[in-house]
Amino acid sequence: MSGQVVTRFAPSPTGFLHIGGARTALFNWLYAKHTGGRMLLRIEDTDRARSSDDAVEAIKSGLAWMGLHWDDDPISQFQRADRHREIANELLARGAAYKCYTTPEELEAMRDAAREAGKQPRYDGRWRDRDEAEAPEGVDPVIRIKAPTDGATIVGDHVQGDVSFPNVDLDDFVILRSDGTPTYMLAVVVDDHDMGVTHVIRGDDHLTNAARQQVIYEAMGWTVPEMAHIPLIHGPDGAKLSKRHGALGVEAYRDMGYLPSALRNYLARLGWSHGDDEIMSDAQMIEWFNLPDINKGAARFDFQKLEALNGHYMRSAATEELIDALKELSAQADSLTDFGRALRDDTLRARIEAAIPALAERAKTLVELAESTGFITSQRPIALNDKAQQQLADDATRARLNLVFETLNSLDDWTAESTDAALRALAEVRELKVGKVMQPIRAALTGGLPSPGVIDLMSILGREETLGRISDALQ
RNA sequence: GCUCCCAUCGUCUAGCGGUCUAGGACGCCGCCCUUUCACGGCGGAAACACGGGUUCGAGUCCCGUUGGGAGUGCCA
Repeated sequence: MSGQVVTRFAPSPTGFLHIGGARTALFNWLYAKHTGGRMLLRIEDTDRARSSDDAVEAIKSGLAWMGLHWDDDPISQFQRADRHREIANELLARGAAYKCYTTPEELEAMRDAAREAGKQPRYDGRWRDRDEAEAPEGVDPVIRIKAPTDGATIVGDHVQGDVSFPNVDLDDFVILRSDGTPTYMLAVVVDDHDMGVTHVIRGDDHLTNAARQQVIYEAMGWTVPEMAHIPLIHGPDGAKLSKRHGALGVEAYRDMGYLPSALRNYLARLGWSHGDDEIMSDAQMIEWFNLPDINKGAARFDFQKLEALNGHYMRSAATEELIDALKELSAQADSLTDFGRALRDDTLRARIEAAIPALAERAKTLVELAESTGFITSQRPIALNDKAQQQLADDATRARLNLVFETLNSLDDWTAESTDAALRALAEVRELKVGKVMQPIRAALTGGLPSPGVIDLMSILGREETLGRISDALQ
């Protein structure tokens, strides 16, 4: 076991597994696989108020969906509080830490003063050398680490290089709260050490924490693990990834119809590269992944590139794989319940399966693929209702439309060829003047409930784009 | 404010002092294939943030400016 690489993914269970976390997990996973090591999962649930079991489950299922499997049982940081306390007390016994009786109010005043003086807000160490006998009544102390006061702490990082932090800016931070619970800073160090973690790969928002954590490692005489602080993912506008952009849970990406394989490929390529390679199998990524090839700058999330990649993986997927993914998706996504019902109908399912090779070629996501089967799953025969017929601008257009519907209705053998024929027929509709096609639909909508045929025409004509134009026209 | 990090086409990136009149991918434009749309093929527009150094030689090294970002908690 000596010499084996151990990485870990350590999310806090305050919500779903967001896309940035998924990439951090991916990098940890790739590195562990690359070196023949292991990736552990640790749930950082020391903040009881913000942690939830649901979030733990969401993270686990998110990782599972992503295809990132951890080794051993997940570790709950909260459950290791006794051990963290033990180390805090040992630090105390060693004289490397001390009790501090400063009240929150005092602390706040201290920070404000420092800020006004243009200094880094930090604890001034007033209890560092003070006699405990002077402790005020009724104040539960916290335990603070004795950080070095001069010189610099250098974090040797595989991505960022040697990063030097002036020790004057490293204050005596709290390692054990007044209620006896450990802080994150202590817990991470103790857990990483006890778990035998050799490589810490995490977001570069933790870079400054690394310096603080190093103080604890040194105080305990423990070996500091190798560090790799990977750049964060930004939104399309360059700002920090927010919900507006794509800081969504991975299940949101699943619901948008992306394949895990495409997401892995895309995420791996965001901030890491192997020459000009763009499309990489898991095996290739594992073989090629390495810490020195990780970029230092933040990368923006680009849905278009993800879509392109997803299209590629959909085209190269077998029909059964697509059907399985579609089944899973329709069970999860509300908008696809009708499609899910169709999949459970043997006849329709057979037709869908037959059409998938032709359809998958023109879909970027599973959702698009599901929606493009509308002309298969809708009621037959397809026709315009009487009112819509009357509203058609001219006989030629009406004749043309009806011809299209006839073509569609006559197709009952859904092979790749017949699907192509159907799609060609649909294109006939698309070529018609938009206004002419819209009028009957509009009439149908304003004149009462649209007939099945009209609904179908809407689904045929094109999804969001057309529906958007219809709703615009209705206003 | 202070500390730290970053900086090549719109975006993701290749580039580790000369082979860079800067390569690939997504997106965009054009052509071809095609009785639609795609897929595929071919071609095109598009970048070394700025200013100083170092060097025979700088996208590549150093400094500064500007612009982004992160941290600055008894959160993680």
